[in-house]
Amino acid sequence: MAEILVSMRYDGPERTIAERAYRLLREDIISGALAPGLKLKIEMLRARYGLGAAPIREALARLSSDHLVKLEGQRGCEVVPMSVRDARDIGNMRKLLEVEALRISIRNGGDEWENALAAAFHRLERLERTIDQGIGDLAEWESLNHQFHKALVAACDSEWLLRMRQLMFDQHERYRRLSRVKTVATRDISLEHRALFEAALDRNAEKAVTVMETHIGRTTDAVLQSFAPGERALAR
Amino acid sequence: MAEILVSMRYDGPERTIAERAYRLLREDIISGALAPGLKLKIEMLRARYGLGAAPIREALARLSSDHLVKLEGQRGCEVVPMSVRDARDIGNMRKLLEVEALRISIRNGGDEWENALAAAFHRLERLERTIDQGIGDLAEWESLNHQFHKALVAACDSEWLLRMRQLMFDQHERYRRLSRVKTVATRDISLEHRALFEAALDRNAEKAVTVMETHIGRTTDAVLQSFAPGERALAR
DNA sequence: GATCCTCAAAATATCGATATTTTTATTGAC
DNA sequence: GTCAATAAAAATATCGATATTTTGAGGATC
Repeated sequence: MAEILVSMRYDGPERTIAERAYRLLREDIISGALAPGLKLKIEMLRARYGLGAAPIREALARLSSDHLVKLEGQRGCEVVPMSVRDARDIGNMRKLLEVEALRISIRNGGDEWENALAAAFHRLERLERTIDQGIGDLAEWESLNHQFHKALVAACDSEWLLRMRQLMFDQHERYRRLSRVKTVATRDISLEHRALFEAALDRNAEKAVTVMETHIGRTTDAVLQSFAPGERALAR
Repeated sequence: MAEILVSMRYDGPERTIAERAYRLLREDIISGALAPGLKLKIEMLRARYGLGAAPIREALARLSSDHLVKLEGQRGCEVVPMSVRDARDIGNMRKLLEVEALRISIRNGGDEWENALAAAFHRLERLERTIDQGIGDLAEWESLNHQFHKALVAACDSEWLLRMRQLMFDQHERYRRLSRVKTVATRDISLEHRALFEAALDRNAEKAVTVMETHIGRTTDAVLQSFAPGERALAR
């Protein structure tokens, strides 16, 4: 069986069914397709994805270490619930890590980094213009936004910092998606992206950090705002 | 089968064999009993722990998200290798997170926190005196040291920060164990613990942070020295 | 009416066997 | 002697079935 797998964020070939299960579950949790607090019964997942029980169990085990599912011995597992408190916590942690990685990246980045960053920024800005006109693809924006932020910190030489930054980025994305931040004007965000880009190329770390903190804070605020009224429903 | 499980860091009852496998493997990797780079063959682990293959696979999956084992599709898995670069990275990250958690904890801590901290410090100091006399138990020291550091940051209200701090603490411990830091005089470390304790109770965050940075840096240096004699930790 | 049993139904966790893939060893050609 | 092709061995990944545990409904007791 040689099935071609397509993924928005293709990350190397999947050699096992367990890896595929991991990716599928991960995407469905982050995108919100599997709601926070939802009980994840093996039989239900087997039917949903058409996979065996063993690979699914393995995927759930990995996701529990990623803190996307809660695994309770003999009592099955559920999608980790969301809360205002958690959203705030994640926002703060993302700030801390993203800013640190950005500082290092700006200090270390060479020509190659600048070029990749410019390319990522260009792609993102082009799409943001079409979104302003109401014809852009939101999933595509998520992807390019992700790539731009990754390009910003790509020259950071701390693997652990990048790993944790990524973890917080993904967790933050889950909240962003849930609260449908698309209603917030993209124009502001687009301007922030440009400011980030220019500060980075100018090697103006302090300026970049300030913008980044505003940028993340704004996103978190939007999440919290659309979250607070209906908190009860989300907490299960 | 009602077997009593004893663990140095007992963390609630284990309801499944998979959880036990996870704990056992985790301890053996951190303690160095399973050497870095070692190929982890299922059959070998089955024999070692007397457990079935399924729970072991599940444990390995979780450990791969903890970055203690590397899982490569269809090619088995191995204990994550160690390197000078990684040791330095972990030391820096531990500094960043521990210091941040400490600041918050000192700001938020109440009476209850002070009491628990004093108790943890007292237990640790008492043991350190016996170790100075050459009659102390090193495993016991690991445990009390762990508890003291945990008590310091216990009043931090960011779950994510505490989670990541713990991750780095464990990773750091793995390096500390490998390099047998016991040869380093415990007297200095003991003095640092006292300084940390007093600064925390004085609510002198800046002082506490300075001591903590020295404390972690010293440990990292010791690790690096016994790892690659000659090479030195460079300020990042 | 509330609390405590008991028993059946559902779900989870684990085992043993099998299919698939990778690794190792062997052979034959150049 | 080296390389390539191939066959055998080992290891991994997955499935299907079974054992164990939890959950929930219905009745008996206070």
